[in-house]
Amino acid sequence: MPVTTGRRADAQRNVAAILDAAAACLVRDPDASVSDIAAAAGVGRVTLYGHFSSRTELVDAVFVRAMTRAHETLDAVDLDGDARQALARLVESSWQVVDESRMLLVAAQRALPPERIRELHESPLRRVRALLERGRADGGFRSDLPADWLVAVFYTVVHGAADELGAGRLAATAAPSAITATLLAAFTPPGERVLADALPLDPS
Amino acid sequence: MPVTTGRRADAQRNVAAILDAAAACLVRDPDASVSDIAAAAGVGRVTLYGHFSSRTELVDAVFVRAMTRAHETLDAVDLDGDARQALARLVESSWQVVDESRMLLVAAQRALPPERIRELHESPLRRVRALLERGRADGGFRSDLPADWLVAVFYTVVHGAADELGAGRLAATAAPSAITATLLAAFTPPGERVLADALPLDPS
DNA sequence: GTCTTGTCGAACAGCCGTGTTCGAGTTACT
DNA sequence: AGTAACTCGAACACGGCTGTTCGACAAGAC
Repeated sequence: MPVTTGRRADAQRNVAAILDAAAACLVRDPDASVSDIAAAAGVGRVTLYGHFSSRTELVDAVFVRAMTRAHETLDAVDLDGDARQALARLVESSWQVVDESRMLLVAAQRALPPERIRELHESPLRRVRALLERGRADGGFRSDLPADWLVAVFYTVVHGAADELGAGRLAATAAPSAITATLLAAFTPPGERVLADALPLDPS
Repeated sequence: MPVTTGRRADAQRNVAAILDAAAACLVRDPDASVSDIAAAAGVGRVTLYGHFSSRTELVDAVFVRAMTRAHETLDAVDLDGDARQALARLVESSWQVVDESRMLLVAAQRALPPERIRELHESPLRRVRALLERGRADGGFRSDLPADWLVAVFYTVVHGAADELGAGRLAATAAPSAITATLLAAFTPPGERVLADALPLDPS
């Protein structure tokens, strides 16, 4: 990732244009070539190499930017109050981000080593884990399964929903509620009543 | 996929050896080249091209074989009796298959168009859908979410578990029960008690 | 035992992508 | 206005992989 401060104005503009174009191209085609990306950015291939020393580094930079934005979005979600309602809010926010950049993830998976993918996912997932553990502490979420596993379930279900949407088998409007209902059910302690749509627990 | 009947004996042997070697290589490296595969099969590259006209066709054949076996495994599972216990049995069987060939799926996803991947998944998933709909009919499974979606949840959770195992965050012994517990919870109708480990519903 | 069917290695052709170099031209800082 | 930073296009070297052709050779079928 090139230094963006202290550089000439047009250079910074080009770096931004390249990142934007790369994101757009990689979403369309995960194997997009450097030439394609440079052309889409309105920039010579040589210029691109002046900012990113290799295709891998470029893909990494694009992916880092996407994950950083995802992290910021998730950080803005209020996790206070009822854990079940907070989960619904977290799903609602995560959902859009994941859906938009799921093709980008595919591109990253082809160009970057798996450890790197995981590493960049850690920040966003920490937020999920924090909510999960709070919910477990107050009994709203199940504690009989490993926390790692439940976090993975969150991740895999949200991404699975994005794939279903892409395949046309899930309506965009139906997605958030379906995901929320599913995860809520999956996170509920065994033996407890599963309540519809994150209503506060009533002491029946 | 080459014709296997009416050919000379050594030709059939070679085709089998190539398919085996291809599966092994692609699991190790999803981008394994034709040379690698031919060498691993103890066969000349030219011979391989004599049986499979392109790399794509070879990968397709390997994947078809794997999915056919998966289908047979799932077909052998008894889905009668209590739907929740049947789900547990189905998970137990699916689990091994998916875990073994998840790297093969990655290879297929890189070489084959998405529609083809989906097409070859349909047979195994039909079995899941059949169980799901039976469970919905007798009230054991929830009916307030689209069937397509719940089938997708089954698929994505099982594959997600395989990924977690591969990353070393989930123990192989813990996987089947974790998956089963998760899916059972996700499939339970809202407002009903989630029972641990597929016990028959008791009329409390 | 003959004849068809496969097999093999080496070599070739072609393609596409990456990453680099060069020299000349342009743009922005001060 | 001058200078340093940046851009550009064309061209090059390089490598890896695919898919094909050839002629000689081996193995199974009948």
